[in-house]
Amino acid sequence: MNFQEISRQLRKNGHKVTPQRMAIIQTVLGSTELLTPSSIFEKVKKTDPGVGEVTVYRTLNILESLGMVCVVHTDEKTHSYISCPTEHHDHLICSDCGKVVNFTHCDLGTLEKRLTAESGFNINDHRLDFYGRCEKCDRKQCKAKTPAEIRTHRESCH
Amino acid sequence: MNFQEISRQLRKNGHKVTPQRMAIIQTVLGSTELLTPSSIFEKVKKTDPGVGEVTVYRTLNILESLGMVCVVHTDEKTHSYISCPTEHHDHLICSDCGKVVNFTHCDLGTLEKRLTAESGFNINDHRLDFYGRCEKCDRKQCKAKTPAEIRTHRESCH
DNA sequence: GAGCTAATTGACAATAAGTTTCATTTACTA
DNA sequence: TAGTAAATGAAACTTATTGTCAATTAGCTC
Ligand SMILES: [Zn+2]
Ligand SMILES: [Zn+2]
Ligand SMILES: [Zn+2]
Ligand SMILES: [Zn+2]
Repeated sequence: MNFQEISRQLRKNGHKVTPQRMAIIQTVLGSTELLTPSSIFEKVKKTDPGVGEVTVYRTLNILESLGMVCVVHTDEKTHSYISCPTEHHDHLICSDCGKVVNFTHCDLGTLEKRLTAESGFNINDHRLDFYGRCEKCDRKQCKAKTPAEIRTHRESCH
Repeated sequence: MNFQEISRQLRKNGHKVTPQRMAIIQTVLGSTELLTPSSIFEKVKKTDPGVGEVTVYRTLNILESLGMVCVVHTDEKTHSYISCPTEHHDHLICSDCGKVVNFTHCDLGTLEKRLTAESGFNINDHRLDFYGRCEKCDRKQCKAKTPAEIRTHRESCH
């Protein structure tokens, strides 16, 4: 998604196009990694020092309401966000570097039917996250364990 | 799981068996609903007023480390917990009343192989949550929308 | 292009979940 | 029935996120 399209999406939904907002959005949508509000703030600060952290939170809420990012739950105490397609999709998440691959054909129809029959639930949605190592990290056999080690590894990875 | 087995599990893992701990554990393991630390605290307080909220947090951490509960991520800002089997399982969650059904045969082998081939990921785990209405709530066609309405509905439901 | 207006911004304060600290109590062991 | 390490509750603390508000600004109207 380019500058033009994003601007159009924002205006269509009653949001103004501000430089702070665009800086944050370009950073988030241009990344394939899991991002936290504070990591987004740090990234954006490098090129646009005038952007406040609160604006990051506010912009993430807009992106979420437009279905352009989704929240991924990790073991961390903060929310993580990832750029994603607006249609139904699920995730493959690299537990080493935080890379996320969105995939769109989960084919859970058979399972869903079975569970409906067994449980009586009227199912209308699901969330499926796979965890593992991306190709790059799997080759490296990274041994990072502590948060600090993981941070260093991620920086060396991207 | 009864009192005896729980006590044995605790001692086996180096934890003491205290009345506060047992009160909390019986409440959590005896429920099929999603519970938050604070809802557990409220429930336990009725029968055992001497139990502190911090002990609820500490006990939940123990139960999690023993694989007897798992964390379910909801839209709420607090963690929710549900009693669960120690082997691999996934969840069916009722978005009306918070009831959770654990199921143990997800059969994601084929999908996992396909994704491994397509993405190069070395997958080692996953999390699958289905959302919908349980049989009871589906019949009731509950219209609760606000947090307060949902709370009232849940109380009437159990 | 100038002016209008409501949305947006950043600084700061406020909130709330969860954790840490610590003096006191208690469960297990021998 | 000691002895000892673990557990407890109260209170202080930390940290992510939200609310408030005066100043600024985007986008519309002329
Ligand atoms: Zn990776
Ligand atoms: Zn899916
Ligand atoms: Zn229900
Ligand atoms: Zn599964």
